[in-house]
Amino acid sequence: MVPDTPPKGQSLTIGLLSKRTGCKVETIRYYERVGLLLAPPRSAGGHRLYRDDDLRRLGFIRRSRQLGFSLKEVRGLLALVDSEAYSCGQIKAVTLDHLDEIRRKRADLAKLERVLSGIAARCDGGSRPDCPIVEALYE
Amino acid sequence: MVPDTPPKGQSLTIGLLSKRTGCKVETIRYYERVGLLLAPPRSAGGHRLYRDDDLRRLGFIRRSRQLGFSLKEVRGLLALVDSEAYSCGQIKAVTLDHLDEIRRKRADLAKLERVLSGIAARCDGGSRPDCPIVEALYE
DNA sequence: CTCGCACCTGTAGTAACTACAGGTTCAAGG
DNA sequence: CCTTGAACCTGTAGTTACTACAGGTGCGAG
Repeated sequence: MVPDTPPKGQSLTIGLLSKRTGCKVETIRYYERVGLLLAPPRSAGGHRLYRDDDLRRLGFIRRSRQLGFSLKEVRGLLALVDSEAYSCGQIKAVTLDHLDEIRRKRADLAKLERVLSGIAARCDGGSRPDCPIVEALYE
Repeated sequence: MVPDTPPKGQSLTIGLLSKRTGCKVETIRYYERVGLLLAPPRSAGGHRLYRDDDLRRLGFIRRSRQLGFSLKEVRGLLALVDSEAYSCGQIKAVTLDHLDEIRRKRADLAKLERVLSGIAARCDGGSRPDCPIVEALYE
């Protein structure tokens, strides 16, 4: 009889986990420190040993971050996912809030771009010292 | 004979400077600490006393910040303005770089919004537990 | 058995402020 | 003249999400 401990993917070192997820080693340790990842078991010498669950969870965190969720929001999402019974509606609410924030930021940047390019257009980039951009910045 | 020291606007307290510029008192002190504002003369008791020059300079900083320039960029702009002979071209170059950055950020946010709203659309927000958003975040 | 890379902990640095704590000065009112 | 109380002072710590050391140990290959 072979033991029914998992046949492979049993223990990833932090370096391997890093390679598989694209997340830096320091960042993984950081996520552990701030409670996004559970502290994994250690080898006899104290090295962290991860399993596929951790790979999956770290992937979730990373993808969420790539989509612009803050760590606080990620924490919220994970809390939902970790709970026995989360609902689609709760997840969607967090997502829609985040989308609103992205839209707001985008609008802010659009306005910035409009104002700034308007100002920049008044300047011909010559070498004379009285620059309309500088005047505009002094208001 | 009246002395020819400036008739008014001579000495603003930091609180007044704050009100006139909309910049918080702590921020003004911070700008001094990091070298954007020169340390002003002090009253006998140690209070900062500003003049209209400082008002003007702080206004410049604030306006630049509102337009999204980083403090580093503001430092660069001020260095140019402070120098005897800055040219319009130099100022414009900084401005155009900044505009490029704004456009890049805007494009990034646009992409984020597209991806995220695509994901959100797959979720009907119901109460069942298997959420397409969560699946997407796990990739 | 040894070599060198990967791992460990803990601390400090990044951007641009903001928010105290604990103490002093100033101006106006009594 | 004296007393309030608001405004000022300094210095330090907190915020976000990591990143980068320094100084030391474990581990696997040859």
